[in-house]
Amino acid sequence: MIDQKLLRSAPQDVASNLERRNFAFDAQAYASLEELRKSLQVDVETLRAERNASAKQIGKAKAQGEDIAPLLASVEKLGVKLEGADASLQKLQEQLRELELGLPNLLHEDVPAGSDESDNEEVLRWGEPHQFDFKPADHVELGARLGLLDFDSAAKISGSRFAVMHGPLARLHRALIQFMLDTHTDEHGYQEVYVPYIVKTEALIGTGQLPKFEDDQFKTNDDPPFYLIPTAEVPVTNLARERIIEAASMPTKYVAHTPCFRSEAGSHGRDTRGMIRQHQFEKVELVQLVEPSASDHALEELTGHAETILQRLNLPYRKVILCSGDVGFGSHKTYDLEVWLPGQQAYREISSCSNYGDFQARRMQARWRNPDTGKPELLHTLNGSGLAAGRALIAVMENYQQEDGSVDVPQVLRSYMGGVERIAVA
RNA sequence: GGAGAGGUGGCUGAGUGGUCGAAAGCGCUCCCCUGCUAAGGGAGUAAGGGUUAAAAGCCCUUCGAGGGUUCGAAUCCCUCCCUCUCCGCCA
Repeated sequence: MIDQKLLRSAPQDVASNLERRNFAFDAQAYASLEELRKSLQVDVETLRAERNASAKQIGKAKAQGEDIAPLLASVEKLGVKLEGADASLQKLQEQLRELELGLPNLLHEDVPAGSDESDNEEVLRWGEPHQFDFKPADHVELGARLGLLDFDSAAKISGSRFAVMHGPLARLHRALIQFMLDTHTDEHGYQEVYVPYIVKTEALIGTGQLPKFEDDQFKTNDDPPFYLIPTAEVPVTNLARERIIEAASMPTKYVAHTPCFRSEAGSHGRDTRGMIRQHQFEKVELVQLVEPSASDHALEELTGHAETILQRLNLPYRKVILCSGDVGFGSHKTYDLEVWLPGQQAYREISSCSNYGDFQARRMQARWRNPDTGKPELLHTLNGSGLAAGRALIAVMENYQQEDGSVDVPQVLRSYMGGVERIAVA
């Protein structure tokens, strides 16, 4: 959510910032709603103050044994008037809140202008795409040749966009996750957390997936409904919900491994082949809760932590800064890490690292106590994949493939693989 | 799933219809005292919102959530959620 004070005091500034996203914020309409809200609220509060005062008076009179009948008569109509005014105020406030929940975050000044992903700007490239002296296969073919990646069974059990992994491939997948968790906890100072995979509406509103992206979520039939998490960002960031974190425990850095569930509505026909885009995948997620002045730097640091994983795996990647037309709804600034996939001869997203500023914090009332003011203030939230495990597995398979279809195990994963150095075709 | 007890400020915990946003304690902040340390004394200390250029002040809201009764609800009634204890069941 955007600061209401800013929306009121500088609606034009907000509008022009959001225009960079191609989002049209009707400042005029907002201002007139706001004005209505203000006068209604003053009315309601005046009525309430009146009521409170007379209630107090009645109490006093009664205590002194006086006749309260005339006093009662004088407040008779107050209740009805208040009820009516309050009802319209509440309706209006709901309307305003809905509008505010639908506004995307303001963009950081660093975010380059652009309309879609083709306008994202490359920040750096790391590593050289390996030159194969044969035509590199993609992970689907490699998985088939190994006999360890099975989409047919998955389709029978669950439908499209699911996969079954067998034996050493399943273990390699797990090894990647273990390696990432260990690196982030042992070397990067993150605290590992285990969190629920099913959450309620409020949690998703807090991180910004709701109300706008309902269609992307898997939802249960319960009343009220539950949702399967689309990313660990949701339960982990919500750890700060309605809390005031002491300055001494800032920054708070969490890492969690969870499955992620996405219904991928609207993406029909995109990446239908293979394991790139699934309804269910594993991810190691980094989340930081920081004081506002530290969030710019924290984004660089967090992105670096994700990059470390790619570097240790010796996977060529590039880092791009998302342009104004491609940044996510709630993000203030985002870097994507794209890993080189020889099977596609392309860089593909494997991590997305974002600074949300106070956008999520405001939605979930996540605060810290500023030692300078002694007051609770909104903190800043960041998150990033470190990394998406399914895609990391694809990247390892394709980059470490041999001509005979076997796949070498990256050096850093061998200890997690019981010393296995190569997954060979049976 | 059954029975019972609870949900109050950063924390512990009192409060059963009015002067209660709420005793007391802990914690925290500031001051005093003590040549260090330990201890002691005093004052302050919830959040959100409105009004304001801003502040002060004033006002509104909030005692798990939502409804209801009442001139007036932390307190009475209803529904729901959550926590704890015991039993059952289960991984």
